[in-house]
Order: sequence, then C-alpha cells, then structure tokens
Amino acid sequence: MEKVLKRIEVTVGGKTLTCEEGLSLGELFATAGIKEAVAARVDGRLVDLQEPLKEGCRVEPVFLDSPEGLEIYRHSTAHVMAQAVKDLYRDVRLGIGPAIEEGFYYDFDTPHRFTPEDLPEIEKRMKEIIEEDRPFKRVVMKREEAVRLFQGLGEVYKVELLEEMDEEEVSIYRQDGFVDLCRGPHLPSTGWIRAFKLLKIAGAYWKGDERNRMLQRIYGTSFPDEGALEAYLEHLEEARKRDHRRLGRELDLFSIEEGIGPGLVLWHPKGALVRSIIEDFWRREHSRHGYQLVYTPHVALSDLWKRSGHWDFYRENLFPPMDIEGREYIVKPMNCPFHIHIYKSRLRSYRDLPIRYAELGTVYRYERSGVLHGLLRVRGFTQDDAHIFCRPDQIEEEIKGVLEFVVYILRAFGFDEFDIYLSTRPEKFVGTLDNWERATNALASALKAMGLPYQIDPGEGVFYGPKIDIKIKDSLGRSWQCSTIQVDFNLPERFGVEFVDRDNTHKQAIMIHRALLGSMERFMGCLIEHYEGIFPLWLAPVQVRVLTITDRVVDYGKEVLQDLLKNDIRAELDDRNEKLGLKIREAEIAKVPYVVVLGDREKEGRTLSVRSKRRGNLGSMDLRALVDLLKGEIEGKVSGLRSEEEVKK
RNA sequence: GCCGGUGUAGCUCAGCGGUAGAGCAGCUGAUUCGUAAUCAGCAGGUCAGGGGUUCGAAUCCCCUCACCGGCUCCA
Repeated sequence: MEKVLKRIEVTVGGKTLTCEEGLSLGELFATAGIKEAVAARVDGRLVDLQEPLKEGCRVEPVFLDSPEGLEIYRHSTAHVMAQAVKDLYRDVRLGIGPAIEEGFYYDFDTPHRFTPEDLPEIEKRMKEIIEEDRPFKRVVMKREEAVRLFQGLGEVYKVELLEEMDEEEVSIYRQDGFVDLCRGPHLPSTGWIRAFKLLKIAGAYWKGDERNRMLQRIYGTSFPDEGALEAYLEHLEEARKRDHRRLGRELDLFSIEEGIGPGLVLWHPKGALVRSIIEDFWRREHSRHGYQLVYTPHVALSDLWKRSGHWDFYRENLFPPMDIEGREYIVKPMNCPFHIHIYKSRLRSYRDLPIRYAELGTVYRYERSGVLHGLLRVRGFTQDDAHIFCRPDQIEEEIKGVLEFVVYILRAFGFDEFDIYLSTRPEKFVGTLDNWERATNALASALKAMGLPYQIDPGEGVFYGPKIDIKIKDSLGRSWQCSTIQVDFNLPERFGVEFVDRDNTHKQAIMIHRALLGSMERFMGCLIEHYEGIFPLWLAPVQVRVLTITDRVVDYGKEVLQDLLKNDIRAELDDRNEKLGLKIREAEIAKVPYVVVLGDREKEGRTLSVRSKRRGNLGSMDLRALVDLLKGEIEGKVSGLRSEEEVKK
C-alpha cells in the first residue's frame, strides 16, 4: 500500500509554506532557497537542521554571521577538538567544552600533560576529522540511560553533570565514535568547519571551584573563513603590542621591580607626570562637583578594622598587623573608616547632608601571587575614592549625580561606550530586606532617569549593599571594570553614622562608596592600552620635542624651548649632534605628539617646522600659531582616537 | 593559592653537557647632516637564587623566588 505523506503548514521567515511532514529543516531551507544556515530557530528554540518539521511551527534560519550561529559553529569545533584529543591520548575524561566570547575551550582530565607542542598535533587530527566530514548526530534518551552510557565510557564528569540535572530526557551528540552530553544544536557535520586554531593551554578547576580537581583546558577559536581567523590573530597581535607592561617600560612610565616586591609599582617621572595631570583634573572636578577633599593615614589601629568588619570579612586580603608600643596596627585596605571618623568628628544635621568626602587614598591589599598583573592587579594602589553621606530620601538624587559625573569624567578620557551592571542582593547579606529593596530601586531609577541602559546581575551585590558597576570599552573594543558605585548598610550601622533629623531624633545616615576611575594604577594601565601609549596632548608627559638640525641653531632651539615652557607647554630640546632622521625616529618611538624641527631656514625666518605624530609634517608656522594649535587641542582634551575631523574642528 | 610555561648583558633573543654570543640601548671618537636608524671602536653577564648529578653544568635533576598564560578572586 502506498504511503500518503501528510502536508503540513509552517511559517518560514514570516511566510507560510506547505510541505511534507517529516521534511527536515535543512531540506526545507534548501527548497526555500535559504543557503548557509547552520541551524534553525523553531518557535524560539535553537535546533539542528536535521530535525524534522512539525505542524504549524514558526521557523527562522540561523546564519553564521549571527552571534548564535557563530556560537554553534564554535561549539561544534570544540567537539571536534575533544574528539581529536580522545583519539590521540589515552585515559582522557571530558569536562565541559562551551563556546565563549572569542572562541571555545574544552576541559580534559588526563594523565598526559599537554604542552604547546601538542597543539599542532591536535590541530592535525582535527583537520582529518573535518576532512572526513562526519555528521553530528543527535540522540535523545532517558537520563538514566545516558548515565549508564557515560558510566560505561568512564566519563565521570559527564555522569556527575547528568546526576545534577532535573530533566527526564537528555540529548547526546555523536560524531564518529565520539560521544558527548550536549544540549546542542550543532552543525550538520564536521566538514562545515573551515578555519580554526588552538591557542593556549591552561589549568581550570572543575566547575570553577578551587576545592575541586584541576583539569587541563585547551582554548581555541574558529571563524567562518581563513580571512576572519587571520584578522582575529592580527587583533591579538595588536593587543599584545599595546600591552601596558610593554609600553610602560618602552615609554619609561613605571616599573615593578624584583627588589621592591610583587605588585608594588614604581612610578617613573613620565608616568608620575601623567598621573599627576589626571589627579589635578580629578581634584578640580571633584571640588566643582560638591566634594570636599580629605587626606587620611596609611595605617590605623587594628581595632578600627575589627569594628569595620574588615578584620573578619576581609582578613585574607589584609597585610598582617604590626606591633607598635604594644598596640596593633594595620596597613589600610580601604579608606572608608577614616572618612566615617571625619564625618563623626561632630554632630551632623539633616541640613548638612549630603556630605561628600573624596580622597586619592592609597591602600594595600594582599592579593594571591597568581593574580597579579602589571598595573591592572597590584598590591598597593591608589583609589579615587569618595564617600557620600546622605539621608535616605537623597539616595536617588546622589546616585544620579554620581552617574552624571562618572560619564563626564570617563568621556574626558575618550571612553564613550559603557556596559553598566546593577548587582542585586546576594545570599549572604546584612541590613533589612526593606532597605535593600529601597536602595536597589533607587539605583535602578537613577539609571533609568539618566537614560543609561543597564543589565541586572542578580545576587552579585556586595554583602553590605547593592551596587552599580560600569565597564568601559577601549579602542580595541575590550571591556575594563573601573568605576563602581556601592550603597553600604553595614558601616553606618557598625560605626553609628547618624544625623539629627528635623524632628530632633538621631537617624542612621546612608553611605555610598564610589570610585570613578577605580584606581590610578588600573586606570593608567587601561589608558595606556586604550591610547596605544600615544597620550592625547593634555596628558602627554612631553608635548613637544624641539629638534635641531645643526649646532648652528642650538641657541635658537634653546630660545624656542624657553618660549614653549613659558606658555605652559611641556617641551624638551634634543640638541645632540645627530642626523635629523634619527631624532625624528626617536621622537616617534617615544610617541611625542609634536616635534618642532629647527634648521638654518627656521632660524633665519624665526619660524618653526612642525610635525605631528598623528598627522605627519604640518609645515612651517610661527610660535604663536603653534601655541594656539596646542592650546586648542589641550583645552578640548582631543584624544585623536576619532581621527581627523575632531582634530581639525 | 592552583595547573602549565619561562627566567642568559639595560631591552629582544640565540646557545641546551666541553673556554658565555648577536642585534638594539650605553660609553668614546669621527661626522654638522632637512622629516622613522651615519660610521668606527670600547665596555657590559656569579647564565634568577640555592642544592645535587658529573672529570666537567647556562645546558640534566630537586627546592625557592619572580614573571607569563589561564583558573579562583578583584579596584
């Protein structure tokens, strides 16, 4: 008897089509003329192209140029890598192997210690697997069945994952003899993978918990074509060239010396100059924005830290106490208790609030040795700290003020893109639910009122209160966490931070911690990479270098130098008897934004030949014209990151 | 702290059981030069530190320290 195929209706990309029941999504796309789809979205759910169609579903193709498509592609590459590793080495047990932002990784537990030399071998095997074009086959089974399957394979980590799942049914994927527990979807077959590269080997705790066994992780990435992969590798190279540790040494900005100690920064004159310019700007803006500047000591009695709770909650980050005349002192890990004491040094009226204390406070924290990283993670650093004491009814207004301020400050450094996160109450917390809710709402409504888009990070708040974190995107599109705004219910309680209200009763004040730049160290590290070491003129440690061509013009060079200095331009003179080409080259390498070239012609006509680092030879002009040009650029805090128009404006 | 890797001249690196090398930087001298490297000479190292194996160790082994890539944590 002839089988009659039922016709069903489906919606594809908004259009309704009729087709045979049992047709796969891949076949459907083929008949509909949709090419290059790697998977499909059916009623909002991502599925394989092999899946058969169901009556009345809504289907959208997923392409490689979408984030989901690329993720599927990379996830499939991870599976191929895992197969290659299992093919090449014995006793390999699989951890997890997801796609990540710029590629993928897979964790393995094996007696074999992976070395960088293994990567080409694994890549070679991967290429073979891709060449063989094995289909990724999805199989749905009962969870117990999957447990038995993976137990039989000795895949203890997969079994552990399965045992933690609630689902009755799970899916596994097979290609060749390789089996993996996986939600999917995947590419139709291994042959779809075109360009990939394995990048690095690292240790990683099982489930990210340091109490667990450490697995070996291999990172890799894959792209739709070789060109995109090449571009990505160039991007990595570009980032390497901008590494602030490298530029810090090359530009003589700072160093971290073995004889001083890990995570302790020496600021060399040029780095210190840039830092002091930022600090001057910071102080001036804080005064203008209603903050009062304070200074506080670097050490204090340990009793202070016991009262603040740091002794209990923050012990692993404290430098050990020191005994002075029988009393215990601690090097400060934070500035807040000092600011609280200044607040408490007299009675405060509700009329006095808000009170805002700001300090570039240098703190010391013991950071585990493995986490230190250039200027970005150190043991001694200066926070651009401030604490706002206010009444509960002032929270939202204060938060708005801080948000406005932070955006203003960050923009001055050429950061225009932000990712903002609102972190809510964690499991362990102090304070009342009511307070948490009020403060969280105040943070959210301040963000809304400012029109700043944000994401919620549920449960990621600090134990003492909710917070807003602002991540900046640098010129390479990388994210850096610097700014943070935190409401604190803990310290006002512990220290009895109060004000006398209108009704003559004492009420607890609200305390807000905030840092705009985060720390001078981290912010400078970030700035160096953001600017590629080419500081905008207002920050450049040397703004102009005057170059003489012959000894005959040294006296004119000295005169020009003095004129520039008199006009508050940071200038230096290179009057060595060297060829101009060499002097220009050295100025370029030192990333000096402007050079002034002086020869017999300039001396004769009392002019300057000006060359810009970013724009090349600007030709001849007189001193006044140069100073005006420089002043304009300095005043406008022109960053040069947005190219010509900004400079010409 | 954990996993892996790396420590050789100020910097970047070669040498990987048999007397420590190069380029750049530095110093000295010559050169007076027009928009990214003038030439020559000189000097510079307990091969991270300590211990071991060996007739002999920068090289092989062990320990410590620092750094690098990750994990965990974080301004």
